[in-house]
Amino acid sequence: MGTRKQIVDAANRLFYQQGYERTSFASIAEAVGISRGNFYYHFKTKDEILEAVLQARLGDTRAMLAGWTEAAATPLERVFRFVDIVVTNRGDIELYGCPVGTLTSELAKLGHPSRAQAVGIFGVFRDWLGEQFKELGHSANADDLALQVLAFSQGVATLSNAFGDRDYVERDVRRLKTRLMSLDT
Amino acid sequence: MGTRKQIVDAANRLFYQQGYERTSFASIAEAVGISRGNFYYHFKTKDEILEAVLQARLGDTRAMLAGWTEAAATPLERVFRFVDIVVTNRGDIELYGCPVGTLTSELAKLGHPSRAQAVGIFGVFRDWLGEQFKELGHSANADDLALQVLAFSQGVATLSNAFGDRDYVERDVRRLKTRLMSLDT
DNA sequence: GCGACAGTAGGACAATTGTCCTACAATCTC
DNA sequence: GAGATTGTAGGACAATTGTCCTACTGTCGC
Repeated sequence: MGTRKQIVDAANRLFYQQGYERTSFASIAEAVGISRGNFYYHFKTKDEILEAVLQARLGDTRAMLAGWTEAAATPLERVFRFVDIVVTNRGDIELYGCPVGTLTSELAKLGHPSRAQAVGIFGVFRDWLGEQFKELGHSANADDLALQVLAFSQGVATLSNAFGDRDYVERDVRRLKTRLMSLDT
Repeated sequence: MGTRKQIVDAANRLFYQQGYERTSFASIAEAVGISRGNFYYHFKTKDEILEAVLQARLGDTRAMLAGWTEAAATPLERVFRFVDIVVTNRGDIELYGCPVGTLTSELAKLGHPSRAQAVGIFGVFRDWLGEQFKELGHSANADDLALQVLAFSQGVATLSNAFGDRDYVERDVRRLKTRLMSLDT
């Protein structure tokens, strides 16, 4: 595997687990197993790595959603896949929170120029969810419903990270699904 | 005002606006207008400041909730006060997110020993909300309802920070209030 | 074989980090 | 007023930060 991709992958993981500010050039280089000097050959600044990571995440997100669009037959099932993230990834979420939400708020605090790109990942989810609700026949408030589902997953992820209460998470997921099913009539 | 309190206040604000990791001794000292050396007289380590800040936040939170308990006549009104936070503090939330949620997740990523104390602030809100739902006659699922309301505010705060969409925030607040009112019958 | 070039290693660089020490100023006690 | 205590200033300290440079190794086309 190309060194550049290895760097992006390691940075992606470390940014998620430790935060952007905390993660240093040295720790990324160590994780990949290359020298700090070589690092500079691939990325001039830390911001450049962040941009590459955000680009990768954007691509991964799009690919994941495209996969769901294909794999799940109905729009409701697709939304359910999204809602289930907090259960599927509960292990990581309990430890590090939601990758999108935590990075977005960290970049907001840092006043980082790439903040908009991080918000863009939220935007991809938002648009995709909106599409599903449109297909469900809720064109008028599709975006509003998308935001509600997005907010749900962010709220549950934050509490999951804080309390680690798996019963609550599953309870709330089931509750939202029930609400969404009553929408599909 | 005592220097120590000034330090805690400045650190509290800076931890919120810039994050814990980003905020340095130097920037706190500069904000207060004292020398870095004097700083050491009041707090030996950065962790000590964090602990003092968390203690202060815990006290502030308890005082605020006690005030609401007195000021608002019904438990439903009290819960509404909480829900309204995302509207009342929208300016700060759009810029820096929720003070509790963002600090908790940052400390989680850092693996910081004070993480539990930060989660404790969430716990104070959780318990207080649970009390209100008990008074509302929902003893059986009071804590579950408390978690739902907590998750709501975290979700809306995260999206408010990401998108800055005030219409959505107000819409969702009104929506939750309607749901809560139907609970009070 | 040779020159060009992508990739890597190691380390220099100034700046900043958290931590800690010593010396001075102010205030209080007796 | 003398002495002790509390508070403050300024700077030293090693470690780490992001950034950048130079020298070496391998591989390629010719």
